[in-house]
Amino acid sequence: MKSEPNLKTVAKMANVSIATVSRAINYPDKVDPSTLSRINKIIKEINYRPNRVAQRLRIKGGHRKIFGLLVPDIQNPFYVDVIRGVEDYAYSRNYALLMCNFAQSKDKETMYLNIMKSESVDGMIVAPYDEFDKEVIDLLQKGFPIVCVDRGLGDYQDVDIILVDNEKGAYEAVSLMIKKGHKRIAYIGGLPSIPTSQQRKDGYVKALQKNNITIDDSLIKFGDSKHESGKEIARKLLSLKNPPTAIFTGNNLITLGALESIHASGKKIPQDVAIIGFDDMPWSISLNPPLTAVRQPGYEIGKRAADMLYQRIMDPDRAYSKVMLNTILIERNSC
Amino acid sequence: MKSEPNLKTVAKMANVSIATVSRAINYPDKVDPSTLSRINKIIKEINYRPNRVAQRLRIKGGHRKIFGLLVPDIQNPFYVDVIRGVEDYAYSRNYALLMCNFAQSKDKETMYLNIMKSESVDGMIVAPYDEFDKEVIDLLQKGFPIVCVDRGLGDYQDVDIILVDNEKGAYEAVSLMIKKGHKRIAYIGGLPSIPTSQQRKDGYVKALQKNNITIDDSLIKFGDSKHESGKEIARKLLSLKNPPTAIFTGNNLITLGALESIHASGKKIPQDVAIIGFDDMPWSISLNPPLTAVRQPGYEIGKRAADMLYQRIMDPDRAYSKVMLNTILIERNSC
DNA sequence: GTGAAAGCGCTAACAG
DNA sequence: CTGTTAGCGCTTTCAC
Repeated sequence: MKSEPNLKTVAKMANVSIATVSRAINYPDKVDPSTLSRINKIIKEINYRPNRVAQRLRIKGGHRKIFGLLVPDIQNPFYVDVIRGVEDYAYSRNYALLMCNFAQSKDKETMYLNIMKSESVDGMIVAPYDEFDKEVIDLLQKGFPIVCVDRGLGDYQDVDIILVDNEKGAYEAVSLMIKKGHKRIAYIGGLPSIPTSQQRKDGYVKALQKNNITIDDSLIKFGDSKHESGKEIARKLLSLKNPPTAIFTGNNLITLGALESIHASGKKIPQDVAIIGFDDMPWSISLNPPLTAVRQPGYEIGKRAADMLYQRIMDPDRAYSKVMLNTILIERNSC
Repeated sequence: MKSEPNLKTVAKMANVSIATVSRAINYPDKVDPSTLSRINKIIKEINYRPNRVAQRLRIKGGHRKIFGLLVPDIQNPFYVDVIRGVEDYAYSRNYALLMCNFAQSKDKETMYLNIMKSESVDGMIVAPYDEFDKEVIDLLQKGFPIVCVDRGLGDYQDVDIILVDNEKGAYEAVSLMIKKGHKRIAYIGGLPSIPTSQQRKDGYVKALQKNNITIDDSLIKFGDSKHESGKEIARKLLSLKNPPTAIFTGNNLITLGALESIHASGKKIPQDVAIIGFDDMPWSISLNPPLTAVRQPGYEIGKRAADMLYQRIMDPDRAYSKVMLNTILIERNSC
């Protein structure tokens, strides 16, 4: 690979100093028009592009007005809502937003954490991989501005965080099912390693216990937060000799998968089997029948997280805040 | 945020030179064990991490192994598919992916183009704002590796590009409607400034002309690619004194909006009004009734675009390629 | 085994 | 307007 031309190359060819070339690029109006055009011609001719690594090394300090955002799954509309919230806030403050999807992979998360840091974002919003996310905690301890959303950091308290009351949301949903007369209620959660999967299960269990319904472990399943696993698990559940009469699905994509299996089984919703999904979706109302769902205020979460991040960047010493938002149970016709 | 510790910080604390610290990190066996352990302890203590920017500058090395991706609308599942395709490819090549959503805003696009460039991604994949996207063309002319997806660059030919045959896809969809007996067919497109909105309209017009159906301009509408505008336009269309018997919607979100209005109007699909959407969606099959849709191979587009980009980065002088993929008309029950 | 010093390519004072 | 120069944080000879 041919060696890249640099400032010196251009400077030599144009018979000027490297400083002038640098200026021609960064402050065109600060150089003589004729020099400028000569330099520009050469730049185009040899296809010179400034080495951005060097630029970055040189320009240090001060805010770059860029937020970073790390989401676990971009296919999940909930996170898309969060993204939009962050975007809108960022834009209103004149910040740009760089985002990465780590697709529920710890390795990718670590990789992106590093990249974002070294790409020198001013701070970032992240939905940590799990409660023991060492990399995130490390960054936090170093004083890097981070706001956690959707997932906490276990016992580690020195962090701004915003999440929803998953347990309560699940509790309300399952309580509704019980109220409608269901006793055999299944739960299909996302990845078991994800805190929210567990919290929603806890809510499910509590609702059952509160109503003196025996917990049947064969009705509690975890998938991998993907469409396929929801479909597969629901299929198995429905073909049990004593199948559930209601299914509470722990995330968006799983809901969709479960729906597909229910349709394929020929069972009618909600007569034969009821379903409530955790996470409402834009198209829930257009489903057949319209889906009863637990809505998380994703957009608001994003917006507030971005605001927290902004505040932290502006004042690194402020007290940490922890916000918990409530979900809303939206009753339609699937339960 | 406290300033990052650097080699000097560690060196001072360990009472050695920065060279030794550097060696301790890169060639541990080349330093005295006792010095090594002392240095390591300090590194851990103050949580020192080498500055990657500086490392990169020093280590003559070309690529950073980061792709950039600029999408116009992250709420549109089509782009999410594209993103996934790019991600998968990138990861398979050990590249990271930084993405930005410019939300159909020219200003944001320009901003992100600049940031990505200055964040020194090795190259980027972008769905340009429109066919006259000066910023993208500029970058291209400067030799920056860029692959365009979904939208072309007008007459500018020196670019790798991959898109779908929108006109043909629309033509097929509208032809199906005509075959089913519809004569009053409406088209609701996205932002008129977006090339695909026009191409889909062209396909719609051609199908009508081919079948000797008079074009009725009052049935051709453009929105802003958002859910709300689809809803609003469909509502107006349906309340016409001579309403359309079929609606062809030009993008995902508009389809959803139109669906909502159709449901609200009490009309039955497909008896009272048929609908075909451009862009299939993961949940199309779960809609009421299942939606007939024109599917764009988003994931494949993303994958191939990423491959094109990779090839271009590896060999900047290779010939430009232009790929056009076909859509697939998926017949379900809404038409 | 360790330190001093030379840059990597660039920007930003500071002089002229 | 333009050139000189001092680093940004790091790796790597080359001495000692």
